[in-house]
Amino acid sequence: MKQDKANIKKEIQKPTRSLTSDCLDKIGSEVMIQGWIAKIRNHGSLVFIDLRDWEGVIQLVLDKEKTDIPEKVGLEYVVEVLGTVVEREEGFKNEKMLTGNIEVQVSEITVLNESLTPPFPLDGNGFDVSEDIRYKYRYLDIRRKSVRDIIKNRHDLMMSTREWFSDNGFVEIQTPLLTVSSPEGARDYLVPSRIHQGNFYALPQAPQQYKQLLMVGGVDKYFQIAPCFRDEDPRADRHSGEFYQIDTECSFITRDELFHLSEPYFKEVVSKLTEKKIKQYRFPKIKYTEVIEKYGTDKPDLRFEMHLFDLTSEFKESGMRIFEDVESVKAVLVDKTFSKKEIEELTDWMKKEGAKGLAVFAVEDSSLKGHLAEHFSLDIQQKVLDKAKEAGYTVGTNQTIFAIADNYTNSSKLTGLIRSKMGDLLNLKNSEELAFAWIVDFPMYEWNEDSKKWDFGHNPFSMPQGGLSALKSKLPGEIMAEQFDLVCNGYELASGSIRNHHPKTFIEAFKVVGYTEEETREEFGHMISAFEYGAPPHGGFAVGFDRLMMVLFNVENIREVYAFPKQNAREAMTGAPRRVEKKDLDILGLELKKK
RNA sequence: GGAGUGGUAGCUCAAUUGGUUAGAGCAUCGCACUGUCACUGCGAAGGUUGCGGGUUCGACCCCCGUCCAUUCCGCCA
Repeated sequence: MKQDKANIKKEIQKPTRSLTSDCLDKIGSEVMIQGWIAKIRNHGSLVFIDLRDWEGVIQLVLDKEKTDIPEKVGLEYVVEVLGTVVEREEGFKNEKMLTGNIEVQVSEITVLNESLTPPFPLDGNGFDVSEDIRYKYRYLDIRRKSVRDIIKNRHDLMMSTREWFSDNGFVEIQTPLLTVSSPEGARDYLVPSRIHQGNFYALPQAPQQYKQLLMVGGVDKYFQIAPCFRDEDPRADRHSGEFYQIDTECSFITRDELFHLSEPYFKEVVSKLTEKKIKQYRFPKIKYTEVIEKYGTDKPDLRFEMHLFDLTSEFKESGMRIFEDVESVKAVLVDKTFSKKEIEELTDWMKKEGAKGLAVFAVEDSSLKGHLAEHFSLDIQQKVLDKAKEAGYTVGTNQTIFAIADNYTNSSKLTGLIRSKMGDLLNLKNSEELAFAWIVDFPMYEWNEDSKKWDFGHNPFSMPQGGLSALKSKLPGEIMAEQFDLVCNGYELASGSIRNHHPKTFIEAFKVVGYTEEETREEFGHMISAFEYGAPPHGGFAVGFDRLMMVLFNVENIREVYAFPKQNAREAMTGAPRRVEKKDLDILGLELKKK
């Protein structure tokens, strides 16, 4: 009885829980802290423990003569500690720790839960442990600081995004996740309907159609941090299966008004969440044709110049047989010399990417050198150097010109790849800088050589520039779309357009890619019907939320920005997707094909 | 669907031209240690070399098949 009273008294007097970071303000105070054992340094009768919680790490000091140390205690054990926060003596401080000037003199330590030995170390950024293992035990991996920081950053970006859009008159509206399959685009994830057997929902690839219908419904400005699902193979910047968009749409708006309205959002999150500098604000607008011409890609890294320049006529005039009939030669000039071996490696790499070869000139004392240069007359050599100067290069010495001869598409694309690699090699990609740009005037249609027909270049819901009359009077290849991308540091961050909101223009736009009016009405009846009841002009864009995370926080692989990433269409921890029982299929009226 | 790279101890890696009993660091376990913070010292344990087959006197190594991961191409309105 007496004992119970003593315990109750003790329980009452026990301080409430402090986080490790709170201890900074509690020097001299009694504290109770709870967390995981991150490290044990045992010196016999003196034991140091690094205790970890959500906020960080703090050093505990256990003196065997003053404190009972539990017999069984190991890494990742969960403990509760009573003790006094003290300032460390001079010489015992650790500048590498946030709490390195203080420590907790422990009077009592209690094990709240034991732990198996962790399968991999939880310090560092984890990049030295294979992803398979990390993701299988993701709940442990999340305990490491680098992962915790990304999770906190993601929360901050979500909060800042909602705050900015809300403050600027946007309303967040949730759209259905169980919806209809869309006819073009990526493969859908299908969900069988139990009640309507034989029918399937599709998970949305984007809330595109719903957000446009919201505009018809009179919503002025919509946004949503929207989950999207596409059944496509992953890439380093494309998450497997599911990802998030900051989806937006505004009515009664023009393209340039959209740019003007949204640029401050990016400025806000960059300055609020990072130390990075925006290279050019307001963001430059570059035409699609120009960006291909200058950078060889529609998502250029604009942190450095190194423009592509054209050497088609110079190569043709060189007299070399192999360049006689070449359609296009594109080149870059690099401030670096390369060994024979390096050139061979670059050539192999280019061939792997589909090049027929790699042309190389050395530039020394403002003139061309090397095997290839010998085939070019001095006059043509001078023209080559002049072209480089026109493209903004300073021609000097210890430089190299790489050129690719092919059709225009390939020479641009391949030289663009060289440009990007050289940007890495010469350290031209400043990680503290963000070079945003709008890419505008995309072609509305692209010729598909395989199916011998025109396809939509980007978004089929975009308004063709010039509207109905352009569709009727121009060749498909000449029509530009009211379509744009936002690029940053070599990533496509957002994509959007002013929409095709006139029923007749809508039907006409689909005719070009082979839909009859009846077929278009069948697929998009709800869209066309809606447009027939006074659809306002409208447009918007969607920001790849996860890619924005990568760009803001220097994350190289998109899987790292999710709490629970998927590898190649599989989640290592739960094992999803998994088989289901026959009875579950029976309920849905489904049967698996025999293999 | 295609191409490249990788899979060896719990983790990260090594193992020469195909040749002894497949090694090391970290982690783990035991002992010692009162100022460490990548603690230190001594000792121990730890292996179906992804899986299946083949060649060989002999295979981590060579060949065939297969699985997994990853990067890229295709694909991504």
